[in-house]
Amino acid sequence: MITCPNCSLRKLQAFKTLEPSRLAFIRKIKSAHLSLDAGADIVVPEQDSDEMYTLFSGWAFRYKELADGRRQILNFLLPGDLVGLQASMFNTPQHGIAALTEVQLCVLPRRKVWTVFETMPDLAFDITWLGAREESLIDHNLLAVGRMNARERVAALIIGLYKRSNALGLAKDGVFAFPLNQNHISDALGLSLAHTNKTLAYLRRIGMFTLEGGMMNLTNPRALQRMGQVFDAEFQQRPLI
Amino acid sequence: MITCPNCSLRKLQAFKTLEPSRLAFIRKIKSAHLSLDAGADIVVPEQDSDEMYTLFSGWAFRYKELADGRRQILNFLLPGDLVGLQASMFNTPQHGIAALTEVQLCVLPRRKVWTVFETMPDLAFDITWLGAREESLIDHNLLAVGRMNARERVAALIIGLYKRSNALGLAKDGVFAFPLNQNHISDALGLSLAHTNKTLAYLRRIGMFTLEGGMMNLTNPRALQRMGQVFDAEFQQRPLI
DNA sequence: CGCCTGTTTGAGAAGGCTCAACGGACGTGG
DNA sequence: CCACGTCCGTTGAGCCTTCTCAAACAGGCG
Repeated sequence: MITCPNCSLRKLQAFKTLEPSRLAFIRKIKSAHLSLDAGADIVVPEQDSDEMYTLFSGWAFRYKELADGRRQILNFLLPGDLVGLQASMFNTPQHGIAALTEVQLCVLPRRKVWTVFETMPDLAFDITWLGAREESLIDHNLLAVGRMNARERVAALIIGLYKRSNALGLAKDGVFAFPLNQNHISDALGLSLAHTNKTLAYLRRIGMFTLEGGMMNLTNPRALQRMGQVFDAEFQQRPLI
Repeated sequence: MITCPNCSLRKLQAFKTLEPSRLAFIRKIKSAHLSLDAGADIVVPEQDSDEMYTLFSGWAFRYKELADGRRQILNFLLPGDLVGLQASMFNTPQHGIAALTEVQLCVLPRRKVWTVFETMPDLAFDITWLGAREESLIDHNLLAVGRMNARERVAALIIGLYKRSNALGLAKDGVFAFPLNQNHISDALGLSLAHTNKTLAYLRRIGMFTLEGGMMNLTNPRALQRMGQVFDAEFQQRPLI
C-alpha cells in the first residue's frame, strides 16, 4: 500500500516530522501514484516532462547517451529518491530516467513544485537537500570513473549500493537485492561489457561476494570497502538546519 | 567594485528581477566579501564550513581525492556560480573547492540559508535551480569521462568552458581566458598528464585552437563542438516557474 | 644564477577494448 | 514436448589507447 507514513523518504531523515498539517499538504499536492514495469522510460531525454516523482518502491537509473549510442549511467535511484528534480527545473531534460525494476512512483506536478517553495519552506529545503545529496552521489561516481581502476570501480559501486540499501532497511547481513545486469554495471562504470564480466569474475573468485537470483551476498564487505575506498561519511544524514 | 546589480548571477537569468526590496534583502543576508589568491582553499574536505559563497569574479574548481593522492576535478566554477551549496547542506563536505585564479566571493552564512527559504521563496527556488544546473554540468563531465576517448573529452571540456564564458560575456570571437594548466585538465578528464599533453598537441596541430598567455583562441569551434558532442541545449536558461 | 612550476617528448608496458563465439536459462509456438 | 529465439553471462585472442617512468626544456622569480 502506498502511503506517506511509510515512505522511504523518512528513512533518509528527510521529511522528519510528519504532523497532520504537513501530511495533509503533501497529500494535496501529490496528484497520483504510478506503477511501471522494469525497463519503462520515466523521463525521456529532450522531451518535456510536466511531472516530478518520488520513488516509492523499486529501482531506477539516470543516464545520458552519445549520438552513436554509447551510454553512461549517471546514478541509480532507490526508494525515497527524487526522480526528475533536474528535469523539472529545466525546460527540457538532458538525461533519461528508466525503471530498473518494477517501480511505484508518487507524482508531483511540475507547477506544484513552486507551490511547495511558496508555502512550505521546510519541504522546499528538503527538496534542495535531496538534490544536493544526489549530486554528492554523482561526485563519487565521477571520482570512481575518472580515477579508479576496474576492480576499485566495481567494488565502490557494489559497496555504495549496499550502504544505500542498508540505510533503507533493505539489506540484512550483507545480503541485498541487486537488480543490475552486467550491462548496467559497465555503463555505470565506464567499462566495456567484457571487461566488467572479467572483473566481476575476479572479485567473486577472491571471495568478495556471490550473486544469484538477483541477490547479492557480500562475503567480505571489509575488503570490498577498502578496495572501493568508500567511506561512511559519504552517506550523510540531514543537517539540523 | 562588488555590487549586486552587476553580479554575474543576473547573466544566468537567475535573480532576474532586482526590485529594491529584494536587493535590500540580499544585501542584508550577505555578510561580507572575500578576496582570495589563486590556489587558495575555499572549502576543505571533511572540514566543517559555516559559509556558502557566490563567486563574484574569477574561477574555482570542485574536486575529490583518493587516499593515495589521485585527484578528480568534479567541475569548474565561473562567476555567478554557487560555491559550497552541497557543503552547506551537509555537516561535513565530501569535496574540496579551490581557487583557480584570484577570486572574489560574496559570503552567505550557513544559518542564513534557512532564512532565505523561510522568507524569500523565489530566491530559494533560484538556489535550488543553481544546484540543479551544477548537477547537470557534472552529468556531462561524467558522460565524457566514462564514455569518450581522450580527444573527445578535451574537446568537450574546452567547448563547454567556452560556452559558459560566452554566456557571461567573457568571450569574444572564440577568444576567452583559460586559466587551467594541463594538470587541471588531466584531473578533470581522468587522463594522465602525459596523455593530456599529447592530446592537446594533436588538437592544436589540426588547427582546433591556439593557447598562449592564458588566452584560448578557438580557431575551429565548429569542428571542436562536433568532436565533443556538446549541444547548446546543455546550457539551459531558467524556466518560467 | 639556480630554482620552481609547468610543458614537452620518448620508450616501453599494460589495462582495458574489440571482435567473436559459446553456453545456459527461459519463454513461446508448433 | 521439442525446436527455436532471446537475453544474459562467459571466455579467448589480439590489438590499441592510455599509462608509467624518465628526462629534458622553457619561462619567471628571488
